Amino acid sequence: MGRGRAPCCDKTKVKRGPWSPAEDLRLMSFIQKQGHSNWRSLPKEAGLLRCGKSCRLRWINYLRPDVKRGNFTPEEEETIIKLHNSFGNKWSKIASHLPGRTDNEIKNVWNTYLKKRLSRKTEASDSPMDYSDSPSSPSSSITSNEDQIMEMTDQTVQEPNAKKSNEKPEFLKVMSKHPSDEPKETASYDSPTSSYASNFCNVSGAIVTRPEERKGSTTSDEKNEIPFESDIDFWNLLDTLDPYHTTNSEKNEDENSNAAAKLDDENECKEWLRYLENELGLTGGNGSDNLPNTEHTTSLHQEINFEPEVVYFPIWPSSPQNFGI
DNA sequence: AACTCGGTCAACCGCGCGCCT
DNA sequence: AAGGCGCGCGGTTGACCGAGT
Repeated sequence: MGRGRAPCCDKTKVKRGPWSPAEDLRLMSFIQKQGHSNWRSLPKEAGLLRCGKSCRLRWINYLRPDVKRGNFTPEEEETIIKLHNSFGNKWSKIASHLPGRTDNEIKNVWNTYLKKRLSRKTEASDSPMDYSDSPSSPSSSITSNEDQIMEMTDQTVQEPNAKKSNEKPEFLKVMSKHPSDEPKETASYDSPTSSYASNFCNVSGAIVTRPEERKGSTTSDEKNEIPFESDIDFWNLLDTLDPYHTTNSEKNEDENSNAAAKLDDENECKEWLRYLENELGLTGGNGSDNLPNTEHTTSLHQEINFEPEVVYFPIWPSSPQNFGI
């Protein structure tokens, strides 16, 4: 009877898997400006080839400004244990009692070690609370001065994916990289695992600290200024960023700006795009069978006017390491 | 140095609830 | 009233990484 709503996203035409830097930026930018009243329509409006569900998950679990990254403190762990006693596997309910923590994160922590720790504890019930294998206790110790300082510092957020990223994020440079800029680094984008995102996605302006919590030590150079601006102009700027031009401008800044070189680069970019269009059959000829969404993406491209690299590189062609992350 | 194994965690999948038509 | 869909939630998967051999 009821006509119901329009069908959900066509799953054959949406990208799946790890999010690229460009996608993250686009999603963040869009939500900062437009909010997320409708997840289903959001991907299209934002120019993302993603399912709305995927966008929602990405935002809630990772990109949200208030999401608290990093290790759980012993206090938080205690809270989780108590709440789990009360609510069971109601992760969202537990998460609501832990500001900044997501249900997914809590679920992971519970399944990966809290559960084990508890079972061990019940086996040896006479032993005191043991945090020796807690993620919040790198190298089996939570008493490191730096760690304690970090846990006590509101403006400091610990980065759980430290093992996947070693350098200071340069989130604007992420957008600026062009495939042709790094021809030698064409390795598949095999390990995004969002480490780049976690490096810049605590957009509250806090300093993200990467404590190398499990193995390494924490050093001051691992603190990263997050280039976040709450000013909507910043997000407008992001939206208008042409990565290629950004590359050029940055490059030119670094190299004391050479107009001729810039022109060359732009031409190179255009050539690159033309090459890709030809390769992918996007230029007039028959579309590639391997690209079922070609028609969709091109029309979408025209419709919402989003940058071609997002279409051509739904998976960013360079690995996060290539961005100096 | 090469390989295996286990831990971690982001992302996907599927289901249920409640709203919409 | 009934069917369809969006959203949120919990369970599961698979890739990555470091430690151990």
